[in-house]
Amino acid sequence: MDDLVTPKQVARAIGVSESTLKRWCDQGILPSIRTAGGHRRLEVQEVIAYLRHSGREIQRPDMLGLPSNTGKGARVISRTQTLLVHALIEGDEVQCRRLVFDLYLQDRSIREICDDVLAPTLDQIGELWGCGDIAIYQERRCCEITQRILFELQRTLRQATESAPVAIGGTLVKDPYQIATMMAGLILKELGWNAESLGSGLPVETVIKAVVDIQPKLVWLSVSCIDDTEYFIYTCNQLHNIAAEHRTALVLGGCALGESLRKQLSYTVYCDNFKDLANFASSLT
Amino acid sequence: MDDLVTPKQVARAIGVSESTLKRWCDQGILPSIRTAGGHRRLEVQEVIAYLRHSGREIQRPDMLGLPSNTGKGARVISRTQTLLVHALIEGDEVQCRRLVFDLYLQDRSIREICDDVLAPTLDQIGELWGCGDIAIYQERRCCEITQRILFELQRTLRQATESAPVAIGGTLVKDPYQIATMMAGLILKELGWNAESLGSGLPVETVIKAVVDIQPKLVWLSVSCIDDTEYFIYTCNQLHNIAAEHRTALVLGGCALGESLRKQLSYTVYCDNFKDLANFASSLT
DNA sequence: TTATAATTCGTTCATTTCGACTATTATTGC
DNA sequence: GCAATAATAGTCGAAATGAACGAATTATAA
Repeated sequence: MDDLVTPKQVARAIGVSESTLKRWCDQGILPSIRTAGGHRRLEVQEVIAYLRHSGREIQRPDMLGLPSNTGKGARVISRTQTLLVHALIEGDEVQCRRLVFDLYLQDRSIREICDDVLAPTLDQIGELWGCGDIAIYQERRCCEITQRILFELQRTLRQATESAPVAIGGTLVKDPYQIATMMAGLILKELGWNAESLGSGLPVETVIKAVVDIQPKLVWLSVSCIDDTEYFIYTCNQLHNIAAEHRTALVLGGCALGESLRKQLSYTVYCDNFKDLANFASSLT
Repeated sequence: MDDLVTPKQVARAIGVSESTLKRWCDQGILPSIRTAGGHRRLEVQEVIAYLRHSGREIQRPDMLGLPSNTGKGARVISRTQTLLVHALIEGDEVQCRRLVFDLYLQDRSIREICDDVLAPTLDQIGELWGCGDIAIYQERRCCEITQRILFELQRTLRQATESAPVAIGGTLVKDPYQIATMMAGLILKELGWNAESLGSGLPVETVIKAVVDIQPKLVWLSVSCIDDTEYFIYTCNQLHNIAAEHRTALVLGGCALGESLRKQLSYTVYCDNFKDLANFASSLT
């Protein structure tokens, strides 16, 4: 649940002396709790948060359960993408995690990582797949690994407060790509939302029902492909009407929503990328 | 009311060693009572009181991940299952995690948790969905939550050694249920295998290619539904031949594989449940 | 009920952490 | 450059923690 680590582990991980770490704890720079005997214990999430905003390089990531070799050498976005494509195709999950966490620990937001690294990387892999340069199982494995990395990133976020605004979302029928909707949920969580993806392959009707039941402040749809365009337009507009009744914002995203199609749709906002989503979500709070 | 828990459970729940916990009991920090034979037992209330006092989780005490279902018999399993169905449908992820981790704190193996709790629970939810008693989004949300819990469980496992036997698997086209294949991978990982699910919706051809490329010791297929039976039989048998050439065991599982169909298939072993899988995998090492 | 496996007991011992203190290094202002 | 200040690193005995052990107890199943 909440993994606690000892001062020694943290000191090694950050690369400072235990004395310094103790002082930081006492000054509140790094929040810590005490055991019954008075020993300090730190939450991994807090340590990661400190590492991110302090700009320090992590020395011993293994001490915090992070992929080893993380933090060694500054990575640039473009270089990471090249390496990541290769590592994903090879199925080298450890290397993939390392590359992503390098960026994350350098204070890149999850939003940035998704927009600037993961999305283009997966696009590239999708193209390779389309050209037949890689096997199907490799493409699927890439998605699996990416999912696991996204899940790891989610674990580093603090749990949403009770008062956090609620958001739900997912993909529609015949749309198996879970990654985009997972990213959307993750990015909203990063912004402090109580966001939850309902999964993929949802009929629009059940999304409507979910909006009525849960009454979220925001509902997102990631649309990569559409089964029946006419029907989609009809139900999507219906969803927007009902969402409006409940003061729920309808956010659409995805490559299947071309300009001509969007003209026939009503929605609160369309997002080309996750930056748009983040900006819009922030405007609601 | 007097839910008594063992020192081991409490130690795992609050993250200290058993030695320390015993000392705290003896010092009166954590009040404990003794059995006739002198073994310590703690009241759940007291542990919650301690946790709140130590400032670790100021959240609701009933959500602290402490064993609420004590005992080891089949009763606990069925009660957990009942509660879990409800919590999953309600989308109460915290409660779901707590229920599953209660079992984990009682030293149940992941295999047992999957076989005896999660699988029947999801079956039950599937039935409710089939009857229209719950909305589609609720059913999908159940799967999402279960997936995240499985991820959490996976984190508790140590990484496989270099010399560990390799296993791959997945589901076939038109078979979107990822959970079973995820469980299979997880259970093999628990046994020390270097197992990796390639994901869902794999054409058999690419599984064959993966077997040739990766040369695993075991490949599993979770088959919930079959698109084209004739074609499936042909390619599945082809897969078995190629697997045999590479000394790879072909493990089949899933509800779509009825007896009559199995007679036309060649494979190494068919598994009705994860216990079968675990037993067979153990026999290979 | 009895046999067997699993857990817990109490204890010892090595390691870690505590708090308070001093020494060293880095930063700032003049 | 130099002094003043702040931050970091190291030292010490006392206390807390975690791992290991055989013996005793409990749980589980025949």
